[in-house]
Amino acid sequence: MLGPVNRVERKRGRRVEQILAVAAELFGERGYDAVNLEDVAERLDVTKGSLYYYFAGKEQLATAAIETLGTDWTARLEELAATAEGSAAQRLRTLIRAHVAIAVREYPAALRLFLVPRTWPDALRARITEMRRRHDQVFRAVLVEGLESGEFAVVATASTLQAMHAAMSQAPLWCADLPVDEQDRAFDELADTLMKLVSPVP
Amino acid sequence: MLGPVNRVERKRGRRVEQILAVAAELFGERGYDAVNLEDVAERLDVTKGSLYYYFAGKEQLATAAIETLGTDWTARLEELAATAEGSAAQRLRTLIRAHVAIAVREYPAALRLFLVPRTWPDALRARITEMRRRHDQVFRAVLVEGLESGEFAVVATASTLQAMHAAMSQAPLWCADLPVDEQDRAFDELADTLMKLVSPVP
Amino acid sequence: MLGPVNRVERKRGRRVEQILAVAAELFGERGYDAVNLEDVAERLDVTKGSLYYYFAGKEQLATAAIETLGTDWTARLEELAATAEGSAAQRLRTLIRAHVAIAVREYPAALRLFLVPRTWPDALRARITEMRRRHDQVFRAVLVEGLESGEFAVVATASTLQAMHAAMSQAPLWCADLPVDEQDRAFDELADTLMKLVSPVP
Amino acid sequence: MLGPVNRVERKRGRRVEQILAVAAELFGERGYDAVNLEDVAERLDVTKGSLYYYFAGKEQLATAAIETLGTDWTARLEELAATAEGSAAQRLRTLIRAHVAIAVREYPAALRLFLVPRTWPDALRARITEMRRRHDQVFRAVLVEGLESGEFAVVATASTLQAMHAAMSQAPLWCADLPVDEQDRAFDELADTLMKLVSPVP
DNA sequence: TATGAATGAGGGTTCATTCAT
DNA sequence: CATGAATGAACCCTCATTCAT
Repeated sequence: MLGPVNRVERKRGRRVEQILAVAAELFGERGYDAVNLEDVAERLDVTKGSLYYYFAGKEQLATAAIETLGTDWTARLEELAATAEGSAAQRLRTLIRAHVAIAVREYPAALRLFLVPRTWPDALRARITEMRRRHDQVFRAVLVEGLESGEFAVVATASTLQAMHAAMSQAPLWCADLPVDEQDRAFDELADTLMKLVSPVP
Repeated sequence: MLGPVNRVERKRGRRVEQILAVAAELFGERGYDAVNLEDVAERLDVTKGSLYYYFAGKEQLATAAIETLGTDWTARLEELAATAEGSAAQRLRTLIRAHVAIAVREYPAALRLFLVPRTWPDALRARITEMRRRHDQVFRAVLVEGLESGEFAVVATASTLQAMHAAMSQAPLWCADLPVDEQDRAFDELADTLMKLVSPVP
Repeated sequence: MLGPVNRVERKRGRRVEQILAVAAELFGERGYDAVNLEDVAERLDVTKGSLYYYFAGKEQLATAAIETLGTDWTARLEELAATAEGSAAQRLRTLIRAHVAIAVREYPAALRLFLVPRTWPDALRARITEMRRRHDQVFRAVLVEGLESGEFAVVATASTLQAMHAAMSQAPLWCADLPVDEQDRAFDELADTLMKLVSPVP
Repeated sequence: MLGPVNRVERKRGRRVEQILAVAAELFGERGYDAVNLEDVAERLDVTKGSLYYYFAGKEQLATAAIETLGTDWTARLEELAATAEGSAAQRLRTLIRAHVAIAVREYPAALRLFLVPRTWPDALRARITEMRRRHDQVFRAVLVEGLESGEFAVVATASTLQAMHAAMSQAPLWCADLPVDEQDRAFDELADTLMKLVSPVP
């Protein structure tokens, strides 16, 4: 997988990235139906028609945008999981905080994504599900580790992960309008709260 | 507040209910934008225009549908909270199970409602928020009671309720396609898992 | 032309008159297109469908309404022309005043009628034109009489009548919102002004 | 206020003008309600939707069309008033003839405009009233001048101007279908007739 | 590459009309 | 006689998509 070979392709690549960034933001914010290409184009100071030079249609644009968003997000979580140190509990907490922070600050968008609503076109649903699965995987690994070492205790792995994810995904709803420092406190609080889900009971 | 007084009004009332049932289902399933009146009408074996005999427009139809759904749901939770017996823990667990069961079995719709997305028209957002607030109130009351009696321990009331609600709301995503008996098991599991959020730590 | 023969027919006749009165008012006020049968029905405390018991459709209702209005108006002008006394000038002035007063106070409606717009359905246009023709006839008779007696002098009969009619028809635009006594003064003024059109020049 | 700066803008400007011309004609002819965008589009050999590329909606299209029509018309009358020579009577007559000619030949449309009916949307009514006011102003100026110089005598300025305007506005009704040379004669006749309104009486 | 222009399908809404009761 | 209910055509408007330049 070689990168762009010449100046022209590099330029095109940069343009595509700009478009995807804008698209990711809008699709995340409003959901697939509520976004119109006119808006996407306007934010890029381009005309609607120009988008078709880079993407075959609205669906493809949305797919690519979410792919980008998802890949970045996943990569950061995986990186974090790989590099974080300390006990399983410490690492799980780190992951939760990071995930929430990304969700609230960078992709408030994501709210709609993790709901996998029937509103998204089929092609997109698959990608969204896949992204969700990979995120889940990161958390699951740490959870299992903590369970095996006896550090954690859960009722059931599945429902625990689901509850965690649900709470993290919806965080933008509660925190979006808070000032930054209060957001930080809210993240901590939520992380501590969710850690109870895995705490060994007396 | 008197009910319908004669046969004609009762009949109209029934029709309105039929329409609202269909509308609630569709709006809940797909969200406001993705629903078109054609579909609503078709499910009722009627033409689009006929809906305007009962409702002033799409927004009013959606508002009424959600209002109905919300009122019923809220009433049942409040009734349950008022009549349930046992310790705070037992009652909280009962509420959780009931809420999830309603969400999954009767209003899978509701998924989108509790997200309060910017996609809903303003008038609707207000109603949805209000409904959400009332649900929250039911759970909060039991939670506070358990805390005061020392039965529960939480990191923070707010984040605990948020996490609970998030998990319950998203339950339809995981359980919708399960056979009934497995659903029941899933509900139990989720309830047990969420109870950990309030469990006193050693 | 016999009247209604029994109680039933008389009752029907009265109902028809009520409907026509309301319809004439509305059609006159708003024009054919802007009137909807719902409004007509509502003012009569009836449902839309009921109108169809008395009239075959919107067009027929409008036609009858205008017919009624026109017949009444014409009759009064003709009556006035027949009974008024004095010189041709005095009688012309009386007609003008009466016509304007009726237009402003009873059929502000008529504004749109005398414009014979292409907006009215064909069948209606014919009636409107006919009504206009009969009104014109009343004025023309007096005008010709005054001309023959040497009392009047005009550039041309046709344009004089046209200008008169135009001014009289539009009077509701200027006078509609005036208090009654000022309206009377305005009528006098307009009549005097229009009389100049036939005044013998020095 | 600079004009279009480049070829593209000029082209767009021309297209807009074409559309406005067609729109002005139709709106004038039929009134706001009776015009549908389908018709406007069809006359331009375009589809309905295309109009929205140039105008935000029906109302805006109508507004622009009337604005254009009114501005042009007003400008010509004002120009004529400024440049015409001779006595007040000669100039008034010139204005009358010109106004009628424009009304009949170029904007038979205008019939409905000068009626300012309640049918027009509010935004449009304001523009129409304003246009009417400016036209009136042109005539009033010459009238007042003639009155001050003793050349004219009127019963009242207001009703005289109203009658004049009414007659001129309705001229298209009588003349529209005449051959050109007869139209010219009709204009002369009407002008002469209306001049009697200001003639000094013996 | 990018744009301006145009398209056509679809959605919300209105309303005259019909009809069983 | 009158009503409630339903219909279907027509209208305004939006928007993804196409395409010549």
